Amino acid sequence: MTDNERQRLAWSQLLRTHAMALRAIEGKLKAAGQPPLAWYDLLLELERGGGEMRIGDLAERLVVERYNMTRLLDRVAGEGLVERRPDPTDRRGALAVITEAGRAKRADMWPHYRAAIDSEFSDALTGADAAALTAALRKVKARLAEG
Amino acid sequence: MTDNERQRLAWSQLLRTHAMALRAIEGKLKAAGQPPLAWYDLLLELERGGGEMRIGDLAERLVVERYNMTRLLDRVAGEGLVERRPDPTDRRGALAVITEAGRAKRADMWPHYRAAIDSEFSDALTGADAAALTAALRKVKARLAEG
DNA sequence: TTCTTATATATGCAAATGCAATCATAGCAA
DNA sequence: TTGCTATGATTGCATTTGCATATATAAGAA
Repeated sequence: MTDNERQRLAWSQLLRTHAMALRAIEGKLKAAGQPPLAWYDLLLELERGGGEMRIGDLAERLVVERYNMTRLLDRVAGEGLVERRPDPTDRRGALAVITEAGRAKRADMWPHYRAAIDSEFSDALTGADAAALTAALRKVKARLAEG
Repeated sequence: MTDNERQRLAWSQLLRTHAMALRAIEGKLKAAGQPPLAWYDLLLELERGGGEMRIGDLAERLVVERYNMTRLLDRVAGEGLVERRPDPTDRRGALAVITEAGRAKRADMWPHYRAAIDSEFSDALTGADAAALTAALRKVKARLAEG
């Protein structure tokens, strides 16, 4: 097999494995009565960003289109988990701010999400596998981020 | 870092890298006036399956929900790239059959898709990276396929 | 300042997806 | 055979996403 073939095979595996794992994990979250993955990612990113972040920055971090981030925030704010606040440094902008309820919700979700990741994904891999996976994916991500 | 942390980090990288790469590659296909990736995958899978395949089998292979495969086939058949045929061995079932136009379309798409994969994904990886990626993803897929 | 262009967010409408049926046929047990 | 349950495919309806545009503000040029 040539390197080109190896690389394209990796891409194909990435597509399929992503789809299968996501289906399994979202399914477990839903079965446990939890919100979708995107909500967790959003809340976690906000916590990591000190509780608030600009909408466009959030979208970029989470690799979601801006207009979809607008609407994801609409939904999550509808449950009181985040609030919008005008950005004092740029009147065009808006900050998404996590609420106390949002922090609590993320904490609630974590055990379910962790269990799902572990059983559907982590348990299939050794630590070395995981490290190799991360290293390779980082290279791709780095290239795409410049691109 | 513990193994658990390594594994969860790999999951997180998988999610983000998948989203970025898919966005870039779909964008290039669209810019080249080509249909979405899902059409390519569908046509390729049909060619590999000898030109025809049961709808449910196709859905399973491509990791798409059945009802979404029904509708993907509606769209692709609307362009004359596949046809539906009753399954002679099971009157509930239907076969998706690739047409000559479908084979031609897949061949047309390939150079664009290949260029996109190569520049957005493959070029970031050595052959060894790609092999390691594939090996790790296969393990995950194998677990998900039983589970 | 005024004009032009760029950026940040939001929105109307179309297309795609998810969910919960529905319909037809298979397969198997009584 | 009849009846019951399972399977394959589809469809109506709600939700989500993508695309094109709109609105407000910023930033820089004339």
